[in-house]
Order: sequence, then structure tokens, then C-alpha cells
Amino acid sequence: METLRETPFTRKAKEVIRAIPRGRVATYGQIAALAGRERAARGVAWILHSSSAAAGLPWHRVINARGGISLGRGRGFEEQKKRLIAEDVEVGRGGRVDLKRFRWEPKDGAVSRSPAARKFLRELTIRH
DNA sequence: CCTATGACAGACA
DNA sequence: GTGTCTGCCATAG
Repeated sequence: METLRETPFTRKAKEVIRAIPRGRVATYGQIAALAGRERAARGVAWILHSSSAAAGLPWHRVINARGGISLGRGRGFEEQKKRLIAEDVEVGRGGRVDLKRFRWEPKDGAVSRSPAARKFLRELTIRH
């Protein structure tokens, strides 16, 4: 695990992650979009796999776009599942979470408004 | 500048 | 549903 360098992106991404409420989850791509970088999902993953940055963040509320826990068995999967269940998020076989029910849907003001964030929120509304 | 490395996402078979 | 492939991006050397 490396130490993370503080940049505007990492700062914003961490802000977004901190804003995820207890009992809800967000995807890597969602965090990236809300942080203003629609396609930087891998950048978000980089931030989280760097323990120095994950410390103090509700990292367990971040899952992949398929609604699954991305950590491997024996490499954090069990811990993440346990933490989610502890806040009443239903986690099924293979670490599956129903995004339709547990995805965090930030209201205006919950997160800074970048074009990417606005687009994400708009598309989320359309899906409803 | 260049290469390597992901807790990714989407498209497609 | 699974497996593969490709594009993408931030960050570290």
C-alpha cells in the first residue's frame, strides 16, 4: 500500500465518500462523477486501495457498478460485508447489494455541483 | 516524458 | 448468468 498524494481530485473524492450516509452505498463510478470526473472510477479505486487514504472513510459503502463487493475473499471481502450488514444493508450471495434499494441518491446540496455531478443526478432521475 | 498498476465500467459473445 | 476485451483515469516510479 502506498501513501496517497493529496490532489484536488483525491480531496473531492474523499469528501463525496464521507458524505455517503449510513445504510447506503455508492459505486466507484458514482463517486468519480460526483467528484467531477465522470470516468475516473479507477482513480477512486486507487484512492481506496491506498490504506492511508481509506483510514477514517466509510470505505465499505463503496461497491462496484454491478452492485458487488470488489474486494476479494480473504482480502477484505468479509470485513466489508460485515460492516454493511451492521448498518442494515442487505448483502446477498457473492456480496451482492441491490442498488435499486440501497444506492445513495444525493439531493441537491449534498455534494458540490460539477457538470459531471449534475449529469449523474439527472440520469439517475431518468432511471426512476 | 514514459511505463506499470489497480477495490472500475461498459460492451459484447 | 459468465468470461473476455477495451477504454479510461489517477497515481507511483
